[in-house]
Amino acid sequence: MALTINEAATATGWSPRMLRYVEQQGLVEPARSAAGYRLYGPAQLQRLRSLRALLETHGVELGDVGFALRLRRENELASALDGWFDEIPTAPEPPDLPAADERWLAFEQDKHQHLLNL
Amino acid sequence: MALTINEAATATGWSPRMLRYVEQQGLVEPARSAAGYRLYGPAQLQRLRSLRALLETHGVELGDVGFALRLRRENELASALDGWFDEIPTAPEPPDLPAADERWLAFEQDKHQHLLNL
DNA sequence: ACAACTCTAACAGGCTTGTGTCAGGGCCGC
DNA sequence: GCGGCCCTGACACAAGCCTGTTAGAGTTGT
Repeated sequence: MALTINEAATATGWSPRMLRYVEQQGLVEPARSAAGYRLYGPAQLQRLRSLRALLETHGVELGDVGFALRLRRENELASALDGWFDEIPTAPEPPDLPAADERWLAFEQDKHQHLLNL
Repeated sequence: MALTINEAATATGWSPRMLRYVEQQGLVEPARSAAGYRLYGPAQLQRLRSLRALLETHGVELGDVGFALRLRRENELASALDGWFDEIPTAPEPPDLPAADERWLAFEQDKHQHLLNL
């Protein structure tokens, strides 16, 4: 009813090593027997197969999927990213500031930021 | 009204090299002068500063943000990922299939998949 | 009870990322 | 027109990722 790691490996085309790695990335986490053996059920096998398909068809890496997982878990992170992407791409140009002053302003801002960061 | 790359670098704390790299990742793309010089306006400077903050506060890498960008652009990819994550986590256990047969089935499926992949 | 499997932990090689630096050639401001 | 910018492209090197492999100890099925 559940396959051990080597069986799951030959059944899905992953290597046993990679199955452990995939688990460590939090992507497919099999059940464990009393003694700690990994037990892959049909759901996990399906997941492993479709994961493989996902990577191949979209040219994506395991780490990327891991990051996507992180995005769904930490939604503070997700909204921070959303916020950044949606940041006004064309800044409200300060209308009447002379060029030289603007440079100076940027420089000052940076100086202050550095002070804060240190 | 717009800073050159070295000015933008000192204004944001990135190195000039990294500004080019960030641009190559598609994250902050400055305008170009007629001769091809990068021109960073206030919007880009702001974006660079907040990007830096984003990386630091959330322990994220540039490549991760690049991948997030890819997610917003290729929404086929995004929905594929969503689909994978939402795949039934507890498979509908085929009710009356003997265990041995199930293993054999998985093996056969794999064999066919390999045939297709080669 | 013995062979064949599993576990974790670790090291190792190849590939990718992040970052600096340099070279050769063009542009800018004084 | 000259010193100091900027461009692209390339090499270099540390750090990290991916993957295989090995070692030592425990488990399982016949």
